[in-house]
Amino acid sequence: MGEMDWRNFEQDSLPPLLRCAVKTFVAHGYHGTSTRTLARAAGLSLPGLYYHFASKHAIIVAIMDLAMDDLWRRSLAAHAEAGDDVVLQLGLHIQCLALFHAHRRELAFLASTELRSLEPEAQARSIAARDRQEYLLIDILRLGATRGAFDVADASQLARALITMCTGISQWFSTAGPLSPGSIANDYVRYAQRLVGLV
Amino acid sequence: MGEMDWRNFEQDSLPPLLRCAVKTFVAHGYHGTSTRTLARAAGLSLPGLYYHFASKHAIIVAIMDLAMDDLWRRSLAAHAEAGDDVVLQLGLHIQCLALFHAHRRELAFLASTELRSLEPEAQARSIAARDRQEYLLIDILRLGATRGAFDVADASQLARALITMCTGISQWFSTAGPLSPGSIANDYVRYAQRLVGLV
Amino acid sequence: MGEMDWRNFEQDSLPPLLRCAVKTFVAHGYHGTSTRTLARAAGLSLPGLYYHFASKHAIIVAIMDLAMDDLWRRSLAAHAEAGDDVVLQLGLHIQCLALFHAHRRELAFLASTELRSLEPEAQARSIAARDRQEYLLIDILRLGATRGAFDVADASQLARALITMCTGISQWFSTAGPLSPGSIANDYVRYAQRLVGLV
Amino acid sequence: MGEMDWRNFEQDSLPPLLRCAVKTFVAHGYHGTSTRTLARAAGLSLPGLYYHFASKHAIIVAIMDLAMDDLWRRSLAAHAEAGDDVVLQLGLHIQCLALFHAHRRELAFLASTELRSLEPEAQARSIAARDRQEYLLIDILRLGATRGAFDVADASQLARALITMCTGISQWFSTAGPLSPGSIANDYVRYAQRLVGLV
DNA sequence: TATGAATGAGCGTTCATTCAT
DNA sequence: TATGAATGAACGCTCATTCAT
Repeated sequence: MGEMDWRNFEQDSLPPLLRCAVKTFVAHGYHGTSTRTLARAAGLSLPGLYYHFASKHAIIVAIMDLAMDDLWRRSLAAHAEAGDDVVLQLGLHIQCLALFHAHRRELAFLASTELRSLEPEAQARSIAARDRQEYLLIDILRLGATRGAFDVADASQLARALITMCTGISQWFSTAGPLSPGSIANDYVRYAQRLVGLV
Repeated sequence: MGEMDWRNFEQDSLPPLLRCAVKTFVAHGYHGTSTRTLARAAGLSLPGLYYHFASKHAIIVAIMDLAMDDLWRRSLAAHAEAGDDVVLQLGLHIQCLALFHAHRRELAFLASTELRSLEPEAQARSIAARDRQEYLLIDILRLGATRGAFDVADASQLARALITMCTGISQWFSTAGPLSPGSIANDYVRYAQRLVGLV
Repeated sequence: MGEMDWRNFEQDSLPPLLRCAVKTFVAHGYHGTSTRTLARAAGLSLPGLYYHFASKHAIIVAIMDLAMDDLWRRSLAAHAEAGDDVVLQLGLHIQCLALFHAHRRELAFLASTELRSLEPEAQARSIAARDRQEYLLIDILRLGATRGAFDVADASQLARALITMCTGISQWFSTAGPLSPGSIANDYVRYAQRLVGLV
Repeated sequence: MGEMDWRNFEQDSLPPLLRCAVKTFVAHGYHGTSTRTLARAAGLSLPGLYYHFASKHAIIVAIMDLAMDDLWRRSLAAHAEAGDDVVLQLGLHIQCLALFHAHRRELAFLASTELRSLEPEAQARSIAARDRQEYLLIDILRLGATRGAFDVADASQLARALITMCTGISQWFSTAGPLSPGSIANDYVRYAQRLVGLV
């Protein structure tokens, strides 16, 4: 895990059934998608779907878990690469968030959108994962403030602003558009640096 | 309209049925909410609901239209108050967005969340309203850049970042929390100023 | 309740929907009957069925409760009529059981057949009602033995034999057959008297 | 066949798959048991089940046929042992029925419970077997009445009472209880003798 | 023999909506 | 205005069964 290439999004690790489900859930939402629609999208019969997953809910849970886990592992790898330099920590963290939301647009969109559709246990797990992500950024902001590198009054408020900003990418990014994930990530890193008073 | 007090959120103009509907849609989503649930939440019988609205869809449409219209009128009023000062234009615009997303938390949340649940015609209308909002901010950013007041490379990208940042408020703001809408708005104005290179 | 006419089976107190359900459940069993079949038998659409009952299970529960309650109230009335004469107590009790299983053939059949199809709570209630019935007879047998009127070694074993004997009526009785409920009941009373050593 | 030891229930002739099926059918009924449940109970995969039996229905049919055949052969052997003594004929017949319903509790329970779950052809066969059993007892009762040994008015009614009485054993008998099959059978023989006016 | 993977049909239930009153 | 009663269509899911391997 330590040697993970967190900037590499070439192979999509999702099994094909889940990839179809992601597309369909993004288009119509969890409650707006029927199991028949999911099955058709995956080229399966309805019972075929249930052979692979115990329930509709199990499908969205698998998606959420994979999404949160993927982002978390990339974030840790980025953090490790940054070493002790807090400015670099912030830069790589935002770069990681932005790349993830651009490259894994649909997955990231679901992860932030369908939290409320989960049943209690899975919801608690996903919320914990989301909070874990948030605290990673808050810690960076606080460290930078402590060291005098950042001008940050309320770290948790700013963290939320930064995170929603990046989340937004998954709402409008299109591979057909003029911007590449890399250039977007660079821009967002600069945004973040301005927000903490650098630059 | 020109003399509207865009900072005043005292009276909630929503009729009680719609207010109940907003709460329920926020909790479970449009497709996750049944008409029975809506009727029960509003203290009505099912046919009673249909006396007031032609369909479930008509309810979410009314909500979306009211939300977009309220924000739009406040935005115009803020813009008028700012006059020709582009820094003030940006400040009041962001203040207006932030106040709206804090004071009209649930309404704003629905407006950004349930776009995909609308039928084509209503969806087109809401998307147009969303874009209109976005262009208002883009124009401000471009004007500031033209005048040399702002350091903005890609105005539309930054506008989206600013807007999603503010949208985020509606996801985590709570009246029970330590922050008032006013102080949040002030903070977000400062964020915006930093993002355009002021401060 | 004390003045109930326990020999009178003229009016069937079941609402029409339940009467249809009884017939269908008798023919195919609870698990062998679909809600669509029930609805069709009752001349309703499927949601129409669910307007009156919360679930398929609620229907069988209503039937079981009505059956057990009806038999119990008749049994108490018969017991009251018998006064302190233990021979009469036995006679009227068996007469009551036999009349019930002949006149309420299908209802009685379900009550003894579908116990295992009930969910735990309802099952416990029905089992308690069945046991209550059984203990009423056991007490009569024990009283008769104590007073030297009956020659009974194992009262609870004999009670079960008597009860299953009567239960059997609901399996073969037909109003088209040559025997009337009244004559059957008389015969079964004589069976019971022989079994306790009278006659 | 004539030298069969009809009192011996030591070895259960059922193949293991059928024995598991009997247990499951008794617990949940034929329609309440899925083929998946059957396969799991037998430690087989679903296609493994279908290797041994052509269908779910074929399983219950095999069970019913074995049950009816076993009881029939024992009844004939008991009858042969009794010779021409009609009192002994009745005694051994009832002993045979009681022993069977206690020793083959579950099998006997299914035979009387799941008749309605069979498809027409198999159902007709099982009903014929049941009637054949019944006529054997009716004939004994009539013979006893003709010879003046029994005081029986309606032989077929009494036969049904006796048979359901014995059938009841399979509903409440437990090997963990205080009574042995043998003592139960003795008691039921005495019941029968009383019912025909002996003793 | 044995099983992973699949399916058409049907399950119990709920959906948004309507209508007679 | 208001509602008890109803419905066609669809929901999530499971049924008994099959087939390629």
